[in-house]
Amino acid sequence: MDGLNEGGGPLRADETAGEETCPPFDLNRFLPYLLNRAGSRLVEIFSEELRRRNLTLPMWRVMAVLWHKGEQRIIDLTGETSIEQSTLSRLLATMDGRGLVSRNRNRSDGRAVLVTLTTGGKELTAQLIPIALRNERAVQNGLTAEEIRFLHSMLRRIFDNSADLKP
Amino acid sequence: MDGLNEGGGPLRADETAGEETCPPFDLNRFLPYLLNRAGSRLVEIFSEELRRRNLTLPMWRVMAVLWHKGEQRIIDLTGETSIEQSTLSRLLATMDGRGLVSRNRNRSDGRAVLVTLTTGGKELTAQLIPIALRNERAVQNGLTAEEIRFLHSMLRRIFDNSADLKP
DNA sequence: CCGAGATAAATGCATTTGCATGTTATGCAA
DNA sequence: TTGCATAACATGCAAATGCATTTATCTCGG
Repeated sequence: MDGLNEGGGPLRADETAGEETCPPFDLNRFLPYLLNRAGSRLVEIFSEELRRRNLTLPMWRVMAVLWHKGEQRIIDLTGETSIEQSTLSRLLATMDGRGLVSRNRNRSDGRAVLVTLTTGGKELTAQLIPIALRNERAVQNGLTAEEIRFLHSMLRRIFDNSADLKP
Repeated sequence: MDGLNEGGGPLRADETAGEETCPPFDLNRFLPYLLNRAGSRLVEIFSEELRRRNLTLPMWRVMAVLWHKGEQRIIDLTGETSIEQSTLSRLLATMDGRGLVSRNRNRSDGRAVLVTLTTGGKELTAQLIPIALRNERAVQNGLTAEEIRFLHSMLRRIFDNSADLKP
């Protein structure tokens, strides 16, 4: 601030970056950046609990989806967890090996594998959910219930919008 | 729905999950899930443009931060990009090799490495920013400017809240 | 019923990632 | 100044990841 332009007069749009004809770019108003930052923090917090139980975040994501939606095909889990298909295939193999999930060929479609939580997997998940919800509440501290509902709906709208842009 | 409880009478809270004394868990109202879904979609959309330029998302994150905030130490970049330190160290080495950034020892602190965009890196960034902003607008389609500001401020508040929970 | 094309998983392989540790440089107290 | 704790990076190594491809199965028109 050189003492210029303090009266609030119009500024050239791309002054901050100072680079040819690139539009101004403010990270603090850039949705992907804000999403990534917030998401990574949440992950970081919860990871401690996961590590303590010898679990990884991708494992937890799978468990949460299976808990909430029940038996799923691998391909459906890719959509719900945002984990790539081959990665998920191998992840589920190790989770199976650890007794967290079971995998069974679909009787009516021999291509598909149906994944479900084992009893042990359910127990672990039931143990983690309260912690996850507690973290969620802590992180939402200061937000009203209405604000939170609004936030959720905005995130869903963004997700839906971006679905159209995918292919 | 067996035709029971249709009158809207009170339901036991944890009926959905059907598991002992675990609180109800609805993914569609679970912030980490919604954040991850939205974030992953944005990544997915933009990744196409990155691949076309032989870049990765972590590279873009670094470039965006350097563009916006100028010369940074590696340790500062870890905070801004949510990329782990050793990963970042190696990523910057390859970005240096490709002429995207330059790395120089800090004169006043011989431990630190100062990273900055090269001319080539700036050009690529300047090329990508308009695309990133266009995607952002597309994904925010249907949201008012006020709603977007509100969303941003909520994400920042969540980020700040979670800072306190980190250690 | 057959065969081409599509779908769901699994696998090969090179790259990336993250934890633990090593290396060099600072800061600071005694 | 020396010595020691700390900070910033780099690196070794095992594990995770993603792309491309393969394998098995299903669909459907002919």
